Amino acid sequence: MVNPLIRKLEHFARLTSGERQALERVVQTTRRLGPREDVIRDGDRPRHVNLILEGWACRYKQLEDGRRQVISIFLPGDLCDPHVFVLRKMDHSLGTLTPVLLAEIPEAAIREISAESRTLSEALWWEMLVTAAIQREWTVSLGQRLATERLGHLFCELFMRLKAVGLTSETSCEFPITQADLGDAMGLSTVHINRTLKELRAAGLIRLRGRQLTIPDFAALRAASLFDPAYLHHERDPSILHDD
Amino acid sequence: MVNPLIRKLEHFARLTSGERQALERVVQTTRRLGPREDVIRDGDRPRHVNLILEGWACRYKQLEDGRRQVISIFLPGDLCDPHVFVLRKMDHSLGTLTPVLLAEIPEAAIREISAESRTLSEALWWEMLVTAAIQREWTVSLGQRLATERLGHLFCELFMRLKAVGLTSETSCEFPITQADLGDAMGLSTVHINRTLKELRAAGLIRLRGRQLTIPDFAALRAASLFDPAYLHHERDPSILHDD
DNA sequence: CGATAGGTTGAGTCGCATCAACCGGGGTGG
DNA sequence: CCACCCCGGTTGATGCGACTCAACCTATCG
Repeated sequence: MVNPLIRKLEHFARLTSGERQALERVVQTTRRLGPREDVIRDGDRPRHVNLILEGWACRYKQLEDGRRQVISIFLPGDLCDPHVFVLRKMDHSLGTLTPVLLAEIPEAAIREISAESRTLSEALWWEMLVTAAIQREWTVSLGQRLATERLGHLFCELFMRLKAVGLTSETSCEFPITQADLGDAMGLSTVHINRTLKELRAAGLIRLRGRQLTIPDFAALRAASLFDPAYLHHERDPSILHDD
Repeated sequence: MVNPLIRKLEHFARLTSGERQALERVVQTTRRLGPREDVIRDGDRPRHVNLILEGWACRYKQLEDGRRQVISIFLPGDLCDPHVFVLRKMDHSLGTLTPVLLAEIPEAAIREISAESRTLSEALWWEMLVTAAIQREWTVSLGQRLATERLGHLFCELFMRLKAVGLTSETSCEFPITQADLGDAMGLSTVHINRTLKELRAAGLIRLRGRQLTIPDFAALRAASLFDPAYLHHERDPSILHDD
């Protein structure tokens, strides 16, 4: 298994084999979790940087009265907060959505690879800034987009992020999360997620059965969802933006 | 005028006078803008880090069809993206909400102060991570909170952030933005902002007249809005959390 | 003093929530 | 092997929160 972080970072920078090896080396301790488990909880002191190797995870926050918001979704290759150590306590939780394999990277290892190579240091910056950009785009979705646009936009985003780590076929990808989790992420009720999916299916924009998502016409979904991939900053390899 | 960034960072770290001077020195070029002007536009190449010295600004994103989302609000002492240079193009715009005085800090100056002092380097990290935490909290607001809670939460947040840079009195602060901008930030229509404000006023939770906000009973507003200030990570000086 | 930006209010509508019932499949235990 | 359960998905009925449209009010400023 190739470390998916490497695949992702190569969309930003051309890496030397030494740099690739350095990235391989950060994967020392790994940890396997089942679905719906917490990686770290709100209030805990962060101990290491988590790198998702397999499966889907998320940040989430639970309000006192039980309402739950999924704040971001992590896919293979995603680094959870390369610099959390500066903060004493987590202000949100990290949990799995599916079974997950993750690498626990010590603070020192992150510092080392940034010190070793300027390219890697910049690549880690890029990763962080893209994460922030994604968070901003979610803000836009929750604030402005209707349910159909919101879901369509999410499908576009996740498909492209999965494509960047080689986890898509021509028009399909795994889509292993429940409608309830989708609802918590999009600020919509499960029932409404279900009806919205029905609508997107009826419009021929997606197929979604079991754990498989198909986007037969990416350009159409993109147009319907006002999706503009610029915020993903695949600047070295913009070809990934076009699915032709 | 004391650089408000210094005031803010002192809530995270104890700074030496040398470190304070280093932060003073980054303010070389300044720029004055009127209200409703763009600092930098979506698609532009970022040229420097912007530090707000006076006034309120925001990030925003405009959809093709005109819908506008204010993604975050910048107050005096806020640094806009200390490391944008890694990205080639802005994926959103920065605009003023009121007249603004800002400092344009060159990339090199940021690098220098981080290199000079480990404390400052960590303090800048802290600033970045808190910005990200605020963004996540907005995601929660937009996804889960009702209009009254959403607005109440925003008032709590802004009041505390202003307090951290000395821009509040006992129970009041300047609140110079329009209901239309509030609406764009909270994902609500202007009309509904207006009615929600009326409701908060009627409940005695806020007073808002002209450009002055008063929160007579912070604890009450905090409870009504499910506001938990942990995400602001005022870890060195938690006293700021209590308004008694 | 008129123009204009921002704020306020009412009436009608719509998107999405809630509640509730039901379906289907995979896993488990008798 | 079948009965049952439970989780996730699906559908209908009804209600509420927020939107839209539209009018009007108020303060500020040239």
